Amino acid sequence: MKINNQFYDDVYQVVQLVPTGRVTTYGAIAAYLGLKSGARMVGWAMNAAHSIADVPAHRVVNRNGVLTGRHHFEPIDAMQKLLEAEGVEVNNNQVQEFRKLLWEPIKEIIL
DNA sequence: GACATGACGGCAG
DNA sequence: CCTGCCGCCATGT
Repeated sequence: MKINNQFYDDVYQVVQLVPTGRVTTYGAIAAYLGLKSGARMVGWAMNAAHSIADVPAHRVVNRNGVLTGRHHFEPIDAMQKLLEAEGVEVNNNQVQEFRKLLWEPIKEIIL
């Protein structure tokens, strides 16, 4: 039985490729993997990643630049704190200059 | 095997 | 501009 763990592996890979001080979105990763509307799966993968690898999930936010996944961190403030520690300005769970800090693998990584 | 849920995204109202 | 609903794929019950 072959399970497409490749999907998860790719997600982790992409997230780990995100440069420090930059952020990416679930949709961007999903699009990069071919799942245009599979952003949910990316989030699911992140949930698994939380216990699997050293995936910097704190660099992954939703398309609005909001730290929607902070509730899965421990403590909840960890996500924002980690981002700020990397130079990402966060205010009220919203990444400042998100558009400028956004790192889209589909655009940055050229096959 | 079916139903419900989920760290999202897009579109309609 | 803000709110709400549907769609996508996978996992858990």
